[in-house]
Amino acid sequence: MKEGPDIAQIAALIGDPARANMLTSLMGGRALTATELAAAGGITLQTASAHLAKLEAGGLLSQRKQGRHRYFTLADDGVGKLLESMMGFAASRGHLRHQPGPKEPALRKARICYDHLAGDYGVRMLDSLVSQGAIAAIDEALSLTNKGEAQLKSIGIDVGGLRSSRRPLCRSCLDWSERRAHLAGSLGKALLFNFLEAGWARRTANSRSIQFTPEGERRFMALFPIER
Amino acid sequence: MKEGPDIAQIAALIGDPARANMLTSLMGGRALTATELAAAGGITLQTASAHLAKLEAGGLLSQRKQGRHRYFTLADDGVGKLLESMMGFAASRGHLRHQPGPKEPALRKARICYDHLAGDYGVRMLDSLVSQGAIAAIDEALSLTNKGEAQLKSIGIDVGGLRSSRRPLCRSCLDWSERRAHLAGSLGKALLFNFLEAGWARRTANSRSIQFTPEGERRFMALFPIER
DNA sequence: TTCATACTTCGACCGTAGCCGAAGCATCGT
DNA sequence: ACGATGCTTCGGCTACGGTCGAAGTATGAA
Repeated sequence: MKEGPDIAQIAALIGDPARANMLTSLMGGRALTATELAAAGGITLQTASAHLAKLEAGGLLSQRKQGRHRYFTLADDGVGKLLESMMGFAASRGHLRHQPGPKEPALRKARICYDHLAGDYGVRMLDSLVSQGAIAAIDEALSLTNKGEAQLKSIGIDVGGLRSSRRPLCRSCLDWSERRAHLAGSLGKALLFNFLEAGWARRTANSRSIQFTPEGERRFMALFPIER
Repeated sequence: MKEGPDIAQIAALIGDPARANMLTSLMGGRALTATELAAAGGITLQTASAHLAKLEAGGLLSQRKQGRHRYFTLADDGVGKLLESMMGFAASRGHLRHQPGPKEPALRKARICYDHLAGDYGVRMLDSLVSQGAIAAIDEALSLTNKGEAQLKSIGIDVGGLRSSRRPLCRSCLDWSERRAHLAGSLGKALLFNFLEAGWARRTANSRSIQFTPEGERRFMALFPIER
């Protein structure tokens, strides 16, 4: 047994699916709360708490307390680099998450990304909102325009209420399947919930995929046209 | 849950201590048999067999059958790169193997590296053999000279017998504690066994460290002087 | 052929780690 | 002061993966 750095320890830390998901969701560089990370990992808050404690003890995460929230970030960019190199490696071996079953095309088309719409449809929605002038995009930062606010109110979204929450209204979120941004933030969440409540689409059990009804699909396409 | 490469899968693969030890022992680039890897991992052959199958299925290892041996190597240098970056990362967090107990200095001084002498003593031995002209070193390749062969026969080493084995006579092996090469190969093994049989030193239980007797130490130093 | 070596497969055991419900702190809003 | 929200701790359950003994297969040696 040679002496040396203990790669098994950190590898084991990353090797748990829930922890890996939490870590990758932090790769955007954005600080996330324990609750958000629990959702990202697909586990309950208690379990996430234990995982986060381990990750922090292992030097992968750092946290800062802010009010009653606990924001976690990757400890430094060395962690990001490592994760990135591991992702590259994994991709090179064809190790993709969730064995490519029949559901995969559906996932690429439309899926829930924590609490908002991702996939082909998510990307289209943001593209359309931007090209309609409803959302202004400056690099990665998104903001709702007056025109956009009026438009969204007209379809029954309580923009004022969303603004008063601590969560940012608009966020861009890069999704892996499209390599392009889609709309997150409380507005992204509200829009998805709007679709679900209106019966345009529904979640499928045990999956992140979103199934649009034919009618819902028609309406969605009409509401978010793409100029060509 | 974002889609993407499954880093958890490969991390879990590396995250088992036995597997990590086997992988790191393969980082020298040299092919090792299943039995050797089992020793490196500190586990029985059956267990190692299962681990090796998993590592191969995961694309980390490749094997080639040769007679009744099965030689394993890292699948490609991408694996080596990944392991190296993980080791660098682990070291940067201070994750060292085997919590630095009282045995650590002894390990640095003299220890067994699978079947030959490593540590301070191992490095000294090779340095001395080279400076005496007993072993010729061309880069990493080592070969026994005629002078060296005679010298070793005189202390009771059956060089002819060693030559007939399939295993290379001389190998250099880089050890972590010294960052310098020591002598491995069947000759390295034979020398260590010679020391043990002569009572110059003995293995300690449950450790890789080698304890020299005062007499053994004196003889060792005389046999392998260092010019200054 | 027969024996020895190298390795795999099978089967069973067991410990650890992940998981969640419930309860406990802590902080904020009112 | 009170309840709501965010998070941690505790306790107990469970399952998965690592482990080895024993037996089976393959290859080489005598």
